[in-house]
Amino acid sequence: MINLPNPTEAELEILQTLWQIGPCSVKQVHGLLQEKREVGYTTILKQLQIMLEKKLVQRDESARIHLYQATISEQTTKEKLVQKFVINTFQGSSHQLVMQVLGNAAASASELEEIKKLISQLEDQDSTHQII
Amino acid sequence: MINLPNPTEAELEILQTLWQIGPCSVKQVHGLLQEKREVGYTTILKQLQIMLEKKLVQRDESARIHLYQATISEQTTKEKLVQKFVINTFQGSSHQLVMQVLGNAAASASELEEIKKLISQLEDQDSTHQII
DNA sequence: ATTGCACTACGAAGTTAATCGTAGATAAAT
DNA sequence: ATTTATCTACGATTAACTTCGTAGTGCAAT
Repeated sequence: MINLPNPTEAELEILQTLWQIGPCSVKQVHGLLQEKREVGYTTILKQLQIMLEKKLVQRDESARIHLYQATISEQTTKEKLVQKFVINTFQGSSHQLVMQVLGNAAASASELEEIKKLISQLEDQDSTHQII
Repeated sequence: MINLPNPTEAELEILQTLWQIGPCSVKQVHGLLQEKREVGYTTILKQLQIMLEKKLVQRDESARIHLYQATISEQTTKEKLVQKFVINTFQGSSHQLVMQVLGNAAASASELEEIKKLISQLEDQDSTHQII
């Protein structure tokens, strides 16, 4: 419930794998990340220990091989990161961000469909509930 | 043409004001930022000097009061920052980012209209030009 | 000419992040 | 029982960022 710090870049990379595969050992995390880039085993270990201090993860120490898992949810973590990014880069205008991304990254027809559907849903909501 | 480093957070804050008001003195930048948060004059000066080394800005030294201006465009800078953010946070899926932002930040009806219009334009483009 | 003000240059300190090496401990294998 | 392999703990290093103080320089005002 208390507010944990946002994860750093390296921490986020680790969290992504924890979210993906659930509770796992240092070795497993290292194995997956190693596929993407060269990184030392103890680097990951140390990061996980730091993340433990920050309470970004918790671990099961009952066995010799400790098992780590994320304590923060993927959804809310990304929401916070997006929020911060929008403030820094677009002075808080998430609308600007969306326009930028859509105009820039070529999206597939099905993706555009999906977005349109979401917009329709949003428009159908009671307008008194709209904030901005 | 060569590739300059992405601006840091503090640097981006300064760039935003340079983009906004064009070539200006340290004093002007400091004045505007001061309205948002407490920050020392020499802090801004030093940052601008560092940004000059990095070639993120250039300056006119003809007068005693140096005038700074951004060397990188607002548009392409933000594009790069978004790209990096999408890779870090959404593993490259800008579509996911858009869905997140739309689902989260309440957008006004007119904003949703604008986005829908953009999507229509995108859909009307020759489909052979679509990348993803 | 002297004093004072405004601006620039530069160094330095404090933080945080990221990385890895070494040492110690435990279990497994011989 | 030794040796070997596997994990964890921890310190140390390096680099980047951010911030600001002090000193110096030159213009302006008296």
